[in-house]
Amino acid sequence: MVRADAQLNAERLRTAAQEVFAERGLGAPLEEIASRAGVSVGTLYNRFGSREGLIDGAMTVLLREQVEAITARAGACVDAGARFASYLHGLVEMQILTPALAQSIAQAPPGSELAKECATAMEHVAAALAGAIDAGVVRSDARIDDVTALLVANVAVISAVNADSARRLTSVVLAGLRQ
Amino acid sequence: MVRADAQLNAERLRTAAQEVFAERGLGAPLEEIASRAGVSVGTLYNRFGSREGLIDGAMTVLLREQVEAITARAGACVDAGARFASYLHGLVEMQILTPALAQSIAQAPPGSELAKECATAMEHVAAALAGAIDAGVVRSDARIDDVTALLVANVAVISAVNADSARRLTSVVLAGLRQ
DNA sequence: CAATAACTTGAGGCATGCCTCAATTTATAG
DNA sequence: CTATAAATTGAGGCATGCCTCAAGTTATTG
Repeated sequence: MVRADAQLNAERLRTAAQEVFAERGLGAPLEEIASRAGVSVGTLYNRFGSREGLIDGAMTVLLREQVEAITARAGACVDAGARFASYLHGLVEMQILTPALAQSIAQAPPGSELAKECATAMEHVAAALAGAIDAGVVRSDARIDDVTALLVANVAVISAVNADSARRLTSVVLAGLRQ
Repeated sequence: MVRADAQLNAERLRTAAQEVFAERGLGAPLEEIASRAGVSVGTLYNRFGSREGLIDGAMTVLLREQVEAITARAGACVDAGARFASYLHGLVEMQILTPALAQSIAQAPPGSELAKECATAMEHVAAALAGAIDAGVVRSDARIDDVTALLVANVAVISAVNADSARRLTSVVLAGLRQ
């Protein structure tokens, strides 16, 4: 059985991890996360097993929330081209808002919860892309991998240049994908 | 005065650094670089002062060579649009061929030799971009920063996805920049 | 209110890698 | 050939951070 206090600690650790990873990157000392959660390192390891496990546990929830919002906004677009554009812009804004999430996605180990959640999200985007191609507003040779590449690219641009450059890059890519 | 053997050691260290950084990334243990150069860590520090200094010393030469070749090829293009395109494609291929160089550029500290060399190279590219805009084959609101963003982006795409994705991204961006 | 399974704790062992500096060696000029 | 300035050496001190586990604490169930 799982004790109630253990679950509470896990929750606190997830929250602390989101904060600390945002402030100091995914390599932040786990001691800091533990202490911010009001708990010892030992407990962190008891709950999540490893840094990888903690990243997975903390980021998957975050991703799900963000993707729901993005999907809702995109779904409101009637036009297929606008829907695809809405996805791209929504995803960049998510990356800008939560760079640690973006980074953890870019290096999510295959098979992790995060990778699965990500794959699910990309299915929606792929559908929007297919719709845009059918509507004739996007080049027929565009692939979902191009979107993946853009997202990976943005992670670097946001951290090494700035948010606006990532927005610009996204717009340019979108222009390049239109036919 | 500077002793001849010291210069030789510096040269050997530069070469070893290029190899090891290529194989194991810019964070590779300096002990390995020293031993591959047939020298002790102490000597490495005597010659380059720090990891930063070594990266700067080893990569600046490499960059200069590559950029010369790229510039020569681009200069052979008569058409302004083709010249700009040639620069972009040439730079991506350089990034693919020497990812460690690409990465060191992306994180070159301001004021370093590498940053200066890089700025010089970007002047050529900026001129090509201006030419392409004048010729009316590239959007007039395109900026040299867009190229910088693309190069930073490619570093991530090459290491986290693959070389072909970076090539595709570059082509898409080029299409997006054309008007 | 036991009895016990679940959980927490944090000091400490381990690994990695940076960088230094006193002792030693070597190139070079005169 | 000698004097000496220039270089090299590498063991070792330092810092960081991971992860473990034996001892102690606490929730839960009957």
